[in-house]
Amino acid sequence: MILRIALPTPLHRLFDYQLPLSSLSTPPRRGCRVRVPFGAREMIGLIVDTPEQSDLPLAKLKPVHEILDLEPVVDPTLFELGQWAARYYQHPLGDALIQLLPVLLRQGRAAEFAHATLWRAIPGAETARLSSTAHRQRELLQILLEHPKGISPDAIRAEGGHTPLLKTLAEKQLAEAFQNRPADSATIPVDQVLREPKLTLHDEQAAAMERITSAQGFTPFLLYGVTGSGKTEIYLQAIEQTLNAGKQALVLVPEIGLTPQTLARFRSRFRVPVHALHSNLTDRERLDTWLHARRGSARIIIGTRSAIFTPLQNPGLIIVDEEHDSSFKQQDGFRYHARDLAVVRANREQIPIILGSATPALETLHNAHSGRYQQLNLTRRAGNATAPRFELLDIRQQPLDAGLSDELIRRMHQHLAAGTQVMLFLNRRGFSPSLICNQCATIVDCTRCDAHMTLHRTPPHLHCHHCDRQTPIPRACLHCGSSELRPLGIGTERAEDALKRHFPDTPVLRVDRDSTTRKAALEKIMHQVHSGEPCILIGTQMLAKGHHFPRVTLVAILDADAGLFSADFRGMERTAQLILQVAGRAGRAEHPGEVVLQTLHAEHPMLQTLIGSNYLSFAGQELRLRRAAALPPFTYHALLRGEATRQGWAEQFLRELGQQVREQHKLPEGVQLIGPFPAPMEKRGGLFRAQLLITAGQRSALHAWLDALILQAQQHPQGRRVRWVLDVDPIDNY
DNA sequence: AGCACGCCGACT
DNA sequence: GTCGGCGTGCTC
Repeated sequence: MILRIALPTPLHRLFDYQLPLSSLSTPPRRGCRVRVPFGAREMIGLIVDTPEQSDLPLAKLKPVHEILDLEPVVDPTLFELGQWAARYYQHPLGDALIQLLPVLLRQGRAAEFAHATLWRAIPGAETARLSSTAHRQRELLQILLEHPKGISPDAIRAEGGHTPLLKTLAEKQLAEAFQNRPADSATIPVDQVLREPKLTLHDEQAAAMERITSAQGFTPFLLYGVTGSGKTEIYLQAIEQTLNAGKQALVLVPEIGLTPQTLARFRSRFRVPVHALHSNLTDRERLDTWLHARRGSARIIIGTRSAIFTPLQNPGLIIVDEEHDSSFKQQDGFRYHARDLAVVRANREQIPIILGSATPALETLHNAHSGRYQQLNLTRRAGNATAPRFELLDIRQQPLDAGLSDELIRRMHQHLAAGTQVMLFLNRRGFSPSLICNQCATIVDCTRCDAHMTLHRTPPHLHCHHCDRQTPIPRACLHCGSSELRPLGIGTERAEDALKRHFPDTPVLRVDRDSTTRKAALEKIMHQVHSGEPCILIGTQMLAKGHHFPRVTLVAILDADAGLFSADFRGMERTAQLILQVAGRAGRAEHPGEVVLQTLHAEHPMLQTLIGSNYLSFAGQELRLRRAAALPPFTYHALLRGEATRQGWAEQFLRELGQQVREQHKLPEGVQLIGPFPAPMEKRGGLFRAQLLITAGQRSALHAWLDALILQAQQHPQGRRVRWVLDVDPIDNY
């Protein structure tokens, strides 16, 4: 018998193996893993097919070492999704399929739960025997009482229980541990799904909810909801319906959107297990969640990009929160977009999907305009909250101290004096983005990138944010020997310094990747913010997402112009999204908020539209420009990226490739090759990069032709010296 | 991508 | 005399 196997290699083909019939107990099925010899090593692969014949003579086929699964680890729906994605993103099938699996399964471990220690209440235990002040112990015991067959520490955490107290309960003879495998699918009666009552919907929410409720089968929704309009409540009530129907909900969130606050909100609403898939989990925890999801005992799964490949026993709903967020696109290797795959998956599963955002991607809006998605609008803030007041602060000819204008400082004093908090946004970490020689004006550059080194003060060093290279601060200019080196430009550290000078009596809290490397650090900062005392927050993007700051009444963007004149056609869209995300942090409760944008271009039409109207007006304008310029979402892009150790190699490789493929395959109508050009930052991490842009008016024409391009690239003799990758629907050209 | 095989420089 | 540099060939 012949098995056709997908293996995790960069090769765009499958490999045939022999399976001695005598060794066969059950028929091998597509989606089961095998262990096979491959060249000089052994690999784990997936069965794709059992063909009658191979293209190779039988004698050339090696025997399979072992079949690892009786049941497929990639179920038919996911297998087809993987196949579709591999083809769409032009990625080798084996490498794409293996990425659908948790790491432990890629390594060949059994698709089984660990023999787990479970906890249960000792018969007769009741919460009344605990002191009424021991809230956490009571909560914990309550959870144990709800699971008479036992519950794992992981699952206890998933329900919000504080596991370290299990020992305390054991000492009090109220709880005990025992060895077991996880209980079978937890069935929670429909009327007990809610742990706390749902909120009353305002009229816009009710209208949106009605549309979602009446959805049958595959129905994609764009939920456009301004900040504070109650998108999350819609998610929760849609999930409630899914749970009531006995089904599972999959929620995708951006990488930094999965905060303890978000999880707590889901867990306090629902009694069912809520499983989170985030970057801090161990491989074992990921596998256990994967198994629970596959078996149906995980009812709500919240995860980042890769969670789109979670197997679901009984899928009922997919939600993509902050759907415009670029972290849904994988930026290396298998360059898939989880939001787009989520729509494909919902279609295959025949279930509804909600894409939610206050600043939808133009692609998504375009799909709504063309009728592919149903658009639901939440344009008013829920409760008493009022929309923040925007103001452009013209800083032309204004003296700035570390990026702060006098007028901004004056307003900060006002807000702080009123007892509220202030948040400043500056999307540049470090002390200053460059270090310049006062004598000859030479700037210290990274030796491996076309970029300046960023000066950091704590600890003092130079750091390249593009390749991570770190060096000591030079004492003299490398060019002229002068010792007069001074920082040029403002980063968050420098702004923090200035703020401490101007506001010596107010806590200044910096939030960026450097100040929050330790996980506890961010939580500590958030704790202080939530105490409600006046304080100043200064930070990067991290501040813009996920967290709620009810006591912040003034939000200022120190450099609103940063993304205004970007070479990338998406620069304007991203800037608008960032500004609104940041602005959305202000005054989410009853305090009215004020948003100040410091700018040198106060008359810029985009800024004017954004503050004078709303995101949809801006997006409408931007879409008209895109249409006129034949840019996405009105055309389709693919980018062939190449990188090599010598300047010019990648560009030459791409040029030859383009010529060859043009000669041998006629370009379909509407398909254009543009370039190759050096990448916007040609040298990065010691590699010289170039790119060839392929544009098309139709997807079908583009894809057929990309096949030919890949084939040609593989055969090209330079293909070894130049590392290349095809990026379909690229979201940056960086 | 890995990994082996294969021919030319500075070293225990 | 060898260890090892990375060019190039192959993986059912």
